[in-house]
Amino acid sequence: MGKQEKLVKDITSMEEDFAKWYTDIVKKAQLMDYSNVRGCMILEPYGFAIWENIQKILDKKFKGLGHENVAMPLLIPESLLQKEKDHIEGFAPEVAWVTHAGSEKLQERLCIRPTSETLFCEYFSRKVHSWRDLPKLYNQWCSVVRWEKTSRPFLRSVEFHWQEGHTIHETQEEAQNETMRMFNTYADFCENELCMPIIKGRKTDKEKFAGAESTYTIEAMMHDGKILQSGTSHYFGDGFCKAFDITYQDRDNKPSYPYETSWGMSTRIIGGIIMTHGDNNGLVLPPDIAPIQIIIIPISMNKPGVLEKAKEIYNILKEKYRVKLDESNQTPGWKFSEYEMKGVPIRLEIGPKDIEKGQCVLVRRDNREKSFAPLDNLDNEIKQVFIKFKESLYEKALNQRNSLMREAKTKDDFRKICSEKHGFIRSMWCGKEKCEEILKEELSVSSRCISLLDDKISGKCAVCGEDAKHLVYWGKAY
RNA sequence: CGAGGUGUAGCUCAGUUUGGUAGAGUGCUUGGUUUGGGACCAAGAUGCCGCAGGUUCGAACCCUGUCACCUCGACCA
Repeated sequence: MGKQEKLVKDITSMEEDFAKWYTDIVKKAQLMDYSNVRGCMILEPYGFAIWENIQKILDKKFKGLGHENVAMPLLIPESLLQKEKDHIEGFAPEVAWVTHAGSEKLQERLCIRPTSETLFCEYFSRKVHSWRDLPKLYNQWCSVVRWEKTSRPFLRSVEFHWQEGHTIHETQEEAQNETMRMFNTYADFCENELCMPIIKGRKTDKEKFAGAESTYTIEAMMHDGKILQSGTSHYFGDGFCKAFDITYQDRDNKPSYPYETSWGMSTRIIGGIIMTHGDNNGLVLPPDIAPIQIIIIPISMNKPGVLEKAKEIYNILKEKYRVKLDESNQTPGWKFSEYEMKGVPIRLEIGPKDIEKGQCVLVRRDNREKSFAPLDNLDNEIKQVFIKFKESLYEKALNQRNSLMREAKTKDDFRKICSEKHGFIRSMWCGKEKCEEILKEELSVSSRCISLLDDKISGKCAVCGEDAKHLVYWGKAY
């Protein structure tokens, strides 16, 4: 194991310093680099490839549900941003402004979009006239700017890439269903493709999106017990429509306000993947989004037939998988470590001994479990390994989350839990913002979400002792 | 925005206490030998010591300012 120590020399171990482990790993795996603008990051090819795979999967899901992609402008006139009061109040502190064009001062300054609700609303106000124009189901892939004071790779940056869906509907019910439909789309994506167990819920008024009537969220626990908001879906009611004067003639020939939703997932989820599955040897990427799913490493390349066989396997596998053959001059040991660090799910070794037996070696990234796969049944073996790989990624993350899940009945419980390592904290809550603030101020935990299954609850608020209205998941947030 | 820390070769860092003109490991280039868990030999290239002022005969080192990054808070989609 002496050589393993050499590998991790440059990477701090998770147990020693999780935050440092994280930044070491994103740089070492060449996912991103810092740029010249404070808080802005460069997505390097390997990191961007992960995002592209996420895009492909989500885009397909969205289109399958009837959404169309559009591209809104980057700039928003100040007057437009001002229209919805809660919205501007929420975003004003962190918007960047364009004030000049060349040397001339602009008559009205333009903000770089922090999110595009206002642009969509303005557009809808001109396009929606009749109930026959509804619904409109739009999405855009873009980047937005929020001038955050601190930044961390993927988790928080001044500019970040995301998708934002914006829809507009005839009825409240239809819009609410859309909100839930996209909420569930995100949840399924996290659990099925990213192998990340998540908690689904609704944000408290304190934590919900600026301008939304309700915000639904998926929350995931990271290795260090902190909680990452991983995707949100908002129901706007008719608030924005009223602010932007979006009206249409309804089926009864009366003027009516439509109802809106928006929903988004960002490159932040890449940080979530890293902090959910990664280990001290580097990244561990779920196969569905891994830029390289299988790395082929020829052993004793100079022996006759080895490289030829490796290329033959490569050519077959590339039809179905994202596969790479590393025929560089590095030693096998070096390659093993390199691709482990990069999180490649399966390593395929092929050497003289294997060729004799008509097989190759498959090694799983997560537990280094080896299996011998006959070359004439390779595709099937790989499929099986991927299935098992994904199952154990999910199971491992779930076990970890459950082992750090805590229950608080009183404030003393909260105090005790917060003094040691913990993940989600479940407790009853009266619904008053004051109790939320007390926990935030005294113990730095915030409400992550209100359980969706809290209709029939009974009990007392863990903070004030009054009758509880909700079951809430709390935690230290990223 | 508050507290603390770090900026020296592509990367990880030593050198700063006590000022004298640039170092190690790794990586990189070339050639050769190697290859089942980070191989070896030989020859090479690589620096405005974050940036700007100041002190000094002389500054990576001392002083002032500034910028960036990291950590913990505060703030926050």
